[in-house]
Amino acid sequence: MPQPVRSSSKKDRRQESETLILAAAEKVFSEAGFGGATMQLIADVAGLPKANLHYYFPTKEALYRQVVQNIFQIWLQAADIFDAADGPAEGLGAYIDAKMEISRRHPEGSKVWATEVMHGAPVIQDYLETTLLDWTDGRAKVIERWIEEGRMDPIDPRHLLYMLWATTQHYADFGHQIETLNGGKSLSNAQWEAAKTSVKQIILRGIGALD
Amino acid sequence: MPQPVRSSSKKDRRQESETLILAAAEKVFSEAGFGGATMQLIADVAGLPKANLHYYFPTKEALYRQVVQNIFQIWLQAADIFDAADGPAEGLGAYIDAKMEISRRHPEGSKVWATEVMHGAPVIQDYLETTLLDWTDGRAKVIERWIEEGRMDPIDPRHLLYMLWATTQHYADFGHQIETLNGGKSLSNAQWEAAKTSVKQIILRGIGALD
DNA sequence: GCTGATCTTGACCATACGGTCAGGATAATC
DNA sequence: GATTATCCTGACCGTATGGTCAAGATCAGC
Repeated sequence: MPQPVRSSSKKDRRQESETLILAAAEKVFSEAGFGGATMQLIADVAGLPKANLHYYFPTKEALYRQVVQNIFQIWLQAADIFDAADGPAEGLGAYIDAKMEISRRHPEGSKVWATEVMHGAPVIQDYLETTLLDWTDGRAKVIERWIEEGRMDPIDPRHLLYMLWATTQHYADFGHQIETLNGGKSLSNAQWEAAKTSVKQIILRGIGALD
Repeated sequence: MPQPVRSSSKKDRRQESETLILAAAEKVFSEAGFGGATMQLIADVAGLPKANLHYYFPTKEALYRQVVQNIFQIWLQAADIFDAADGPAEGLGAYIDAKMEISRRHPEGSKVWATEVMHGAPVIQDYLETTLLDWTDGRAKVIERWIEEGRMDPIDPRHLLYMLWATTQHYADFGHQIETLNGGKSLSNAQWEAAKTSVKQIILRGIGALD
């Protein structure tokens, strides 16, 4: 029995435990959904007794809420690339790359987010109505400017954004299906590159940003 | 209190009850996931006592399995249009229309399917490995032929299919998010048409099938 | 209207779950 | 090394859930 390593100072311990629990929770929630996940299983994955979870997070819902909020932050962060861009080919291309990378490195988070939204966003509805709405309006304006400047075809910005989200997140949310259709093997580096290239080519060409 | 109508003959009764239960189950599963759904709630939605559900479906899992299988049938059915087509613009355009229509009319089914796959397809893994794999291979061949005939750009057929699925199903799976970003109102007829048009335009143009 | 098969259901059961708590361990501060 | 605040955890509890069952209702066929 190896002793659990506790190399942290007093100050960090709370955060360290919370991070450990949140990682375990994200994994379990993504695999079983909120209803299917159990605090006992999360505790087992984290390697802690169940009661310890309730010390840091009073309820299952509080833990879940924190998981979803963390995911939302990553989600928004990918937009920074969008803003810094000069035109649609560069900006949207970089955004697609960033979101594909998130789907690859952080698929659990994407799944939790997807499940939450599919079930009517009971926990993060307020985020959708405020932060996400503002974010979307802002990007839509950028896209509209690109259209006015003649740098891409006149496309409804909303539907373009939905398409970007749908396509990139599909590689995380439906990763299991893709893997099965890939002979049971997860995508290789080359296949991930091909995916990114295909998505970028179709969308950027489809909106007339590559001519 | 209105009397429950029982206009059926003996022969139909079983099927009628099963259909009623399956409809309720699809709704509840789509809103709460497998783990979050309860047999009691499904029974309430169906307007039947819980014990009656267990007469027709021995376990919650058997009921769920039947729901998912029914959805899978609808999923595959949309492919008929694909086959009858002459070229990519016609075939893929009709396929997009068909899948968008399913997303609009049958969003619950899409959500159940998505959740099932996201959780690793514990119930329908065999379908993925057999029926879906065959289906995908078949369509990929059709797309490859179109490419050889010079009727569209050389795109990896798999990634194109993933994009079609992702984009069209997004309008069902993330319908709540779209609705919220639409000011809390569900998409109007005109907006649905705009969605279909945008998706078709971007994809068909993006693969070089519209020039 | 009797019979047998199918259907219906209220009451019940075992289990598993989220959450609580009291008491003990740990470690920083003086 | 005494004090104090924080952290840890085994044992426990009330509840809700999936599932069972036996007794009754319904109805086609005769």
